[in-house]
Amino acid sequence: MSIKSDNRHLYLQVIDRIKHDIETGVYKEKQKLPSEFELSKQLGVSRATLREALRILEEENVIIRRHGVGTFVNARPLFTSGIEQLSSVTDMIEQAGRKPGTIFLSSTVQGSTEEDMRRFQCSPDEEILLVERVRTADGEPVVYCLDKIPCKYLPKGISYEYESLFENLHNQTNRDIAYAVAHIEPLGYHEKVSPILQCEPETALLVLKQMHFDKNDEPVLYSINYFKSDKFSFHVLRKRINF
Amino acid sequence: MSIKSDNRHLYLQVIDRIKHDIETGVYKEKQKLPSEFELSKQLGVSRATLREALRILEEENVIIRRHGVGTFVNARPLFTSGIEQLSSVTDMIEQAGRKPGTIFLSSTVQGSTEEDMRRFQCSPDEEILLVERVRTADGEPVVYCLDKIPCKYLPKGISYEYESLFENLHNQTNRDIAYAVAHIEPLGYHEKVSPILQCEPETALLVLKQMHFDKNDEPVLYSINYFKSDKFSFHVLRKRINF
DNA sequence: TAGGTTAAATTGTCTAACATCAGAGGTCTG
DNA sequence: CAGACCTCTGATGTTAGACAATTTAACCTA
Repeated sequence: MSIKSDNRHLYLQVIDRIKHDIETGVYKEKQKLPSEFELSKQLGVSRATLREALRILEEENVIIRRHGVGTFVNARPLFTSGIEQLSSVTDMIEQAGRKPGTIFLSSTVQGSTEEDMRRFQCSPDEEILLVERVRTADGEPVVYCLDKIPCKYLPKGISYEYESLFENLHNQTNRDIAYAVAHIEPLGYHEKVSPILQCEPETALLVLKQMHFDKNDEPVLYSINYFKSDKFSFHVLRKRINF
Repeated sequence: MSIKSDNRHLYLQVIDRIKHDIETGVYKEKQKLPSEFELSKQLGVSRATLREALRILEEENVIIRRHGVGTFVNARPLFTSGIEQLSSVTDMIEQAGRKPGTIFLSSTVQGSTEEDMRRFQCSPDEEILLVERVRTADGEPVVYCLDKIPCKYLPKGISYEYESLFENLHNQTNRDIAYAVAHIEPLGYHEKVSPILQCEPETALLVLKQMHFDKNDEPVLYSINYFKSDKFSFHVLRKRINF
């Protein structure tokens, strides 16, 4: 394989390998995979291990398994980059092929409000940093960002002007953001934000209020993002649970 | 177990059983589950089957497994009913503890537009049924619905006035909706819809444009739903992929 | 031709064993 | 007594092989 650390569990490596083979066209859409017995021989793992990998790939809708028939590559190619995949605003702008920029508005340190205490599960004397920025794409303002983060998570002398808060946290502290719970709200007009983003009167805003957690489920960052609806498009894959 | 059809695969039943036991408090947060050997004996399945179930529960972030240590219930309580879980508008209203109703506005049969042909992958002479309804909660209008569905998927004499289109499709045809791709858009004011939903001027709308598919990835239903933003709250769990 | 039967292929499930890892506790040594 | 090291134990990870259930297609028969 590659130089990659393969000290990870075997079934994870198998998952990556099969995904890779699908992406590179070894197995094509709707095509039948080799039988489990055959495939386990090819990959040099036991059938049980292969099955654990296949189960997860099925759960992720990458493949479909049919009892007595076989395992097939699922169609559904590029539904990625949906909203269920968390990425920083910086990444979103870059993925759209545009150059991200930041207009720094303000940063203040406050005591924690009652809401903050609930959100971050902290004491009343915990200090919270509040950063206010406008994100731009090729110089054009597209997102208004309000970020709240407890000071204890930040080293002293951190530079808030730097583009990505996600990268900041990754580089300057050891807290990687693992997931977030996002609340989605529409907003017709906001007295302060709409003019900042230079919105036409008929352009609505999509507001994402997000609580970010690290891999230990500790709340790290709360953010409110106002997206110009004509500059961003959000979608999500919704799965049915019952029947 | 219950009266439920247990002709489904064993590992799926095990998943449901464990989820149920977590919800009902048999296993509590952060608590250690019995060992795989023990648990497989309790449930009356083999360890291999149990492991397939546990793998998926781990993938779904319900449990955490640590080699050489054990399996633990994850914190993360009730993040369900997020938007990534597809349910009909009827279900959403019911889950809010209110009584769903329908105001039937119109239904027309049209030829397929170019857009329809692309969406449903059908020929130009395919006829499309267009249904226009207002959904109510305890009599109050909350969602404006526009549904497009190819006539070939519908038996003759189907009753569109009946509450849930999802259930209609399930009962009167054999096409169960399995998933949908939803595009999310904010809307400040809509000339036609806002008055129908009796929106205050400052109340924005959240628009969900959704393509629904059955389990064979066949496009079945296209719908545009306008939600009154003060009556509905949407959220989604966003996971980080890289790092 | 129509319908039933059989056989082959494939996924689903089970059993038993060994490998690997992490933690607990004891032992040795400075 | 403290700290490093060892060993034992219980847990998950992995393997091998077998049988069960299901689907499909080929075959046979009336």
